[in-house]
Amino acid sequence: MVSEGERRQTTIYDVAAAAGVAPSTVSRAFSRPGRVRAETAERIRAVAAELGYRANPQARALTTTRTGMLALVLADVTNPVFAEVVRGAGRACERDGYTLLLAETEESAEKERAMVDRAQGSVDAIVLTSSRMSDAAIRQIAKVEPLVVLNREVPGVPSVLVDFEPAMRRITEHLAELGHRQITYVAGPEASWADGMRWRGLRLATEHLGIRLRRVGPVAPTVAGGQTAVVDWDDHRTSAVVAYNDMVAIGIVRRLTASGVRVPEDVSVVGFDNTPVGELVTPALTTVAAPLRALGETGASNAIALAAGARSRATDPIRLPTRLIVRESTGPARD
Amino acid sequence: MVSEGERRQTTIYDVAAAAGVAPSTVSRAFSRPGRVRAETAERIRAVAAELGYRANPQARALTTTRTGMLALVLADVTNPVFAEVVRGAGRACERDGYTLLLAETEESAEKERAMVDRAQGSVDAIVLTSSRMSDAAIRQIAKVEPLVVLNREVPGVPSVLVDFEPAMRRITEHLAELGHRQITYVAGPEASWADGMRWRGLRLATEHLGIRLRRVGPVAPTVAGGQTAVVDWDDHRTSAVVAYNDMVAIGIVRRLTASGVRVPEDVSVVGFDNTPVGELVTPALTTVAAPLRALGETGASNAIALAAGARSRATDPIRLPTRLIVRESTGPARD
DNA sequence: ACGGCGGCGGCAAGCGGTTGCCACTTGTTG
DNA sequence: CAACAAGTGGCAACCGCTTGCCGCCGCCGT
Repeated sequence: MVSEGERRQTTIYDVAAAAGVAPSTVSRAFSRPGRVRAETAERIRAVAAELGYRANPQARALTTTRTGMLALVLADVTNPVFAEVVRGAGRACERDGYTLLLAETEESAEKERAMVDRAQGSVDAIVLTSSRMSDAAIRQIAKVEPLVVLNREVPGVPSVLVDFEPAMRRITEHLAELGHRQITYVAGPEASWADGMRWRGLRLATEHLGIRLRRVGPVAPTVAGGQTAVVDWDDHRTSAVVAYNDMVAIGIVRRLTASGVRVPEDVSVVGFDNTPVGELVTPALTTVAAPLRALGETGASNAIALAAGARSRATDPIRLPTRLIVRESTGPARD
Repeated sequence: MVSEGERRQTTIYDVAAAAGVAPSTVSRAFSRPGRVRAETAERIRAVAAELGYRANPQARALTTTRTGMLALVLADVTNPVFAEVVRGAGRACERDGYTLLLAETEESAEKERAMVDRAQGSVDAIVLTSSRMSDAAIRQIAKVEPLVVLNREVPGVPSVLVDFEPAMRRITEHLAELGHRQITYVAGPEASWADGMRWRGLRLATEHLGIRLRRVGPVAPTVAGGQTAVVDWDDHRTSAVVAYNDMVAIGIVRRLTASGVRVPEDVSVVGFDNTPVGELVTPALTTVAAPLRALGETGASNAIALAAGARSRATDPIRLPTRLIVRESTGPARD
């Protein structure tokens, strides 16, 4: 029964008047259960429903300083890896009655700053994914606002990250079992924390197993990037290559295949991230699955907990386990 | 120079005191350029900057009833199609200084309702992508809040959509040119407005060109769905099949290939959406590219315009053009 | 009978901005 | 020189909700 135009939202005052109580009582009926006699509360609820009352979030936030919103900032939703993280964060938010605010930085540190800045006042907590900002900047934000970083380690700031070391070890073992004695790592963007961790993990593992490791790159984390990685392949071939991620791996495979090198007969290629494409491509990619959804989810819910007052600051990072997925792009080394 | 703990945010009152003016002047210095003498404004700005003043969005919203936020609700960010839309909407928001609020419904109409409900009070406008709600429900929301729907036509509600008809015509012509005289359409989810449009467009085009059209499905809009679509292929084979989307097309190709049917030599397959995978798969998919980014962008900016007072309600839907991308999954019909 | 207490509801003061209106200065005009 | 308009700044009343505090009432203990 809405009449035309500009209808003012109904407020607690309207409800109060209609129910014959004070506004404060209406407020309490909703936000302070038990503080009001059950029957009164019931009556108020009924009247409110009848009038279509809906609390004004801004007004509430003004006094409580809590908005019930969580900001997730990341580089690119279009990247399946991040999309998965968004999904996880969304779930956590829904569970806790929070609203998700999404900020895409498109890889720019300044944009990231700007978005965080903007969000700051509007949200109860912030989750930074693969941040491009400096440790100092991040720490600065963390002291003003509940903050958790994903896939990044900033001392003193809560973080949750994919546990790369065992992942790289598993890859190395897998390759070693197949008889490979040297591996090429094709690096991703230098600014990438993940790249650093993967390289490090790989170095540790190969050292331990006595495998020779070579590094090329950095290349763009894309198919095109992967293709550029193997231009001078003949001069430095190894029987196995580990790529920064699936896209790069696919690029490598294509390039190799195009120049007559067969995968996995001639060289084995392993990706990272378990992107959906990895399964669809020929040969299907051996890769490692990271719990991206869980990353987003625990990140968000920790942030929310922080906002709710959990003062568990100086904790160690939470590390999420990975899983090696062996498909067709890896095979026995041809001696 | 931040001291420990619970520091209260600095407000216009603090700035006013420090600058020796009234709070209202501070307010105007920021939100009403020209209303205050230039030098005064400058001084206020300086003081504000010094004190690290940041307007409280909630307080502002309380009086202005404008939050500067836009809600984008969609089923699944994990779907590249939607991810692209998000990206577009994000761009539009950034351009206009808006903040993006993202709601994932995971295909559930109830969740969609709930999220819209929640968002309602917090945003200036809403963009619904491939909504699962009834026309009536959507219209209801539209009369309370600026709303635009994407890929959906609801009379009286502003909408922007991919122009399917020419797209399907292009597909049909392409196939006809290759000598195909019958086409199978593998349908997507029944609830999908897009599916209806694609089928309709295909019917029109095939009729016009005198091509026989058959329909199978519906199937899930996934690779698995596509695989189930061709179980009884031998009984009803056509030389060409048009799939609901790229995923389904890939499923079809795999199934066909697995049972010894070659693509495109024996049958041509065309997808829809120009998902990134389409290019990576073998054979690379012929498909149609929809301007998804633009869809999100114009949707969002129209919604923002609406919020800003544009009363261009009863307009016709905006239709965005598509582009046929011919790759390797289509070829001459073998007579 | 009286003081105390717990349960319930109302009063009113904010929260941090915005804005209509008024007042004071200057500059302009007849 | 008076009247007036434009340019600036301040006052104070909100916006809608929360919350500390007070008051009223009925009940209990002694």
